[in-house]
Amino acid sequence: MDLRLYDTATREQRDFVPVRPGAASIYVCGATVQGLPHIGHVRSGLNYDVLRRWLTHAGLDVLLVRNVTDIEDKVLAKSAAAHRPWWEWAATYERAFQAAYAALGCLPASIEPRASGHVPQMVELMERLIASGNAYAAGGDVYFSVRSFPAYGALSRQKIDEVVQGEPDSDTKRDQHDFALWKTAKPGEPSWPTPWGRGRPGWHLECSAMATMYLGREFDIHGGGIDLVFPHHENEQAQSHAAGDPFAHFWLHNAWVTMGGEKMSKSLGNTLSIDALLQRVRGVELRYYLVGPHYRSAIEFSDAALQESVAAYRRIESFVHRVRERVGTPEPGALCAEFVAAMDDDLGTPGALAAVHNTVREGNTALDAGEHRSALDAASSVRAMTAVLGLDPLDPNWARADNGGDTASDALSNLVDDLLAQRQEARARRDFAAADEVRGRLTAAGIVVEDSPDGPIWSLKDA
RNA sequence: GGCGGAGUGGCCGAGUGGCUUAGGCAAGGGCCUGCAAAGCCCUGUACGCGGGUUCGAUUCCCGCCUCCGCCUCCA
Repeated sequence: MDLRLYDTATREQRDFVPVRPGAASIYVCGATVQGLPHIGHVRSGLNYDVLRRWLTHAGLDVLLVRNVTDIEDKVLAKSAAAHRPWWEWAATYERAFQAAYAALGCLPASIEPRASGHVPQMVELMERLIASGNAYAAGGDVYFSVRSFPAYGALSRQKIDEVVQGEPDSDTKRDQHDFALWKTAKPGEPSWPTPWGRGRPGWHLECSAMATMYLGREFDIHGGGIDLVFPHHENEQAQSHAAGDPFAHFWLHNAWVTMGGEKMSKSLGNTLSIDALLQRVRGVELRYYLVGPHYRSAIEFSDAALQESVAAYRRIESFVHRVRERVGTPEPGALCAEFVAAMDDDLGTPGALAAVHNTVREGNTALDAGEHRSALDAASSVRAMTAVLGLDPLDPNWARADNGGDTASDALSNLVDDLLAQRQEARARRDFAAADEVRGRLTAAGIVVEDSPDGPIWSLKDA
C-alpha cells in the first residue's frame, strides 16, 4: 500500500511501513471513564476506526488496542463524591463509551484493556526504569527523572526549562519537572502492592505498559487527541525509550470538535452528548458529519452543518437504495482511484467523499439513462468506498426501512403494492385526482412514493 | 514565555504557484415528470491585512491583525 501518514514526532508525512510485514499495530488513548462521552471523544474513536478499516482493506492484519483509564484522580473524586465504588463508576461510563462508539459504527477494538488490570506490567516497567537510572522511588512515589533522559521533549519539541510550572505537587521530587509514574497510597483510595509500597499508577505509565503488553516493545501507530501530545505522549515516549523500547513508529493526533470557537470540555460546560445528538440524527449521519472533514482539522460544531451532512449522506444513501430497488442489490465492488489516492494521503476523507459523490452522480446519470449495468457498478463502488469509511448504506448496522429488504413485512408490502396498483390504474386513465388521493393516503401513513422510469418506488418516511 | 493550529465563495469544507481552480448544502435558471419527489445540466468567480519574490500567489517569504489549543485532568 502507498499510505502516507502525518507523524507528530517528525512533523511530516511519512510512508507507512509496518513493523511486521502484513500486519499493523495501533494503540489509541481511549477514555478516562469519569463521565459521559461527548461528540469530541467519539470523533477520536471514529478517526482510528477509519484508519483501522483502511489498513484492513489494504490486507493488513490489524491489531487495535484502545485503553480504558479507569483508575485516575477524577474517577476517584467523582465516585467518592457520589458515595459509589470507584470501579462501579468507571464501569458505568466504560459501558457508555462502548455504546457511543457502537452507535457510530466503530468496529470493536481488538482489546480494550483497563489500567487497573495491568499493575504487574507497570511495576515491571518501573523496575526497568529504576535499573537504568531514569526513575527513582521517593516516599512511596516513583518518579521519572526528566533530566536523566536527554531526548525528553523530542515528541512535543518542548524544552524542559521553557515549560511553565504548575503548583509544586510534591516535596519528594528531585526536579519539579519530574512526573509521577506511581503515586503512594492515600486513605480511602484503592491501591496495589509494589516493591516500593502500596499505591496506584500515574496516567502516563499505564499507557506505556499496556501498549507494550499487547503490541510489543515496538509497534506501528500510537494515536490520540492533539491535547495528549504534551505531556501525556511525551512522557509515554520518554518512559518507553528510556527503558530501551523502540515504541511507536508513528504518532497520530486528531483535532477537536469545538463549540462556540472553544474546545469542548466538561469544565467549560459546552459538551454535546452523543445521546442528545442521536435524538436528532441517525448514527450514520453523525458519523458522516464527523468523518467528512480531515481528522487534523478542527470541527466547529453547528446544527446547520450537521443538517448539511444529513442531506449529503442521504444523497449517497438514496442512490444505493434506488439502484437496489430498480436494478438489484449491489455487492461491494472496486474503489475508484481518486478515493484510494485521497485515503493514502494521510487519510484524506474529504477527498475520499468527493470521490464517492462523483461516483454517485455518474451512477444517477446511468440510472436515468436506463444503463442498469453501469448504475449497478457505480453502486457497487459506492458501497465499497463507503464501507471503508464505515458509511455503507446497506451495512446491516445502518439498516433502513424500505421495500427492498427484509425490514418491511410482507403484509405491509402487499398492502402498499395493492394501493400502488390502484394508483397506477388511475394514472393510466388520467384520473390524477384519484391517483393523488391514493398517494396522499400513503403519505399520511408515512409511506413516500416516488415515480421512476421503472415504476413507482416506495419507502418508509424518515423518522 | 515556550510549542502548535486556524482565518477560503451564502454556508460547510478540501486544495493548489498558472492547467475544466474538489465535493456537499443552500439559491436561481433549465431538462425530465400529469403533478410531486428524485435525478441530471447550467450559473455565482472565494481565499484575514500589508509588503516581498515571481511573467503570474489564495498557494512561497517577511511583518501584522484576529481566534483557538497544549504547557494542570482532558479525545
